[in-house]
Amino acid sequence: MVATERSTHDRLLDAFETLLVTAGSRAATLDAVAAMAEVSKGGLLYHFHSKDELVEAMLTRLREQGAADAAKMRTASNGPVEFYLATSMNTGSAFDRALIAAARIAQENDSRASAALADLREGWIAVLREHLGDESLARTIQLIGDGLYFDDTTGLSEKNALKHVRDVLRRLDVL
Amino acid sequence: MVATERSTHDRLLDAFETLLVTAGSRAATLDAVAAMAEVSKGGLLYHFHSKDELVEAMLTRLREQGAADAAKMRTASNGPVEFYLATSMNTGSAFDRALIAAARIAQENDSRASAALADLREGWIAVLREHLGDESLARTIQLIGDGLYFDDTTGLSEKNALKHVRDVLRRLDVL
DNA sequence: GTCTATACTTCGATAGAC
DNA sequence: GTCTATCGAAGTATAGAC
Repeated sequence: MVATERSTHDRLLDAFETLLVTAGSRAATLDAVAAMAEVSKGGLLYHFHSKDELVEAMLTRLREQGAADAAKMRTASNGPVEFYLATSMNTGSAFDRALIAAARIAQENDSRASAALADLREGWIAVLREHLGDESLARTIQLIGDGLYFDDTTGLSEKNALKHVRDVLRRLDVL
Repeated sequence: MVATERSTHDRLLDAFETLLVTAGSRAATLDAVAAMAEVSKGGLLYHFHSKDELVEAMLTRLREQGAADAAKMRTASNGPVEFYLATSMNTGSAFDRALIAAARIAQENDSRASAALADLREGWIAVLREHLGDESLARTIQLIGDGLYFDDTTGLSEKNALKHVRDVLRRLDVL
């Protein structure tokens, strides 16, 4: 069985996300997206009639990936907290990329992107709250995850960040 | 004594930062900056010969503000940790605005902006480390601050975030 | 379903008047 | 020190051939 070729539709969304993540929204132009996906601009605009539709489709795909992620977190073998922290550092997964891309769009004052991110976070905090039975702890851990994520995507991440966090969480009997 | 008029130079930097923070880097065009500062584009380009110079000047101003902030943090009456956390939520200060603006630029892959932010963070972590005498705790608190900051600037902030953090830090005998 | 050609707009930057 | 006028490049989007 031959590996299924990634559709042009998906390759375009991949390219859009990659450009947003690695170079920022100013660099994520239709020209650049089309070039990275190795399609002409006209080809791109057949699949997505406007840049706005590209954003919309990206957020739809993110929501699908997000539902799967929350389910994985809930049943992770080493517990939801460890799973959450480990995946707060950019692991290079498609989901991470989609997440970071959405954050870039959200910062351009896009309410759809903000809403999508808020919904994802709602899923995570629900699992943390349920697992920990402690609202303050759940929210603080979510903030730590946000911090890890932010540092990682602004070129500020420390190599040992996770080690220090685990150290502190052990003192709180979380790990 | 009459209040000193803000110079055109400063008004332009203020406008640039405000646009970056409230609408993102794609919206922070020379046209938009000039309009917000109520100067013509030609007027803007007299003060800053290119967009790059505008960025450079903004980062210079940020570094000055940053040095003053670290000093304030070190001698804050309610302690450096409380000072740091409270100012991690966007308080609307000029320093906050400059900081967020620099982060937007850093995300566009600008190494000067990343370096400026890294230096600022170095100042904060030094004070936290010195005050707490605990590397893991210092770094974790910095991550929480980053999380507060990120949420606040992505339209995701929770009203009670600080309350929950204080609750957890009390359990760690930090507050 | 993808391409080329093209229209229109906005962006960053220069030149020169005042 | 600030303005208007203008340029070339790049941005989004449309039309129509293949």
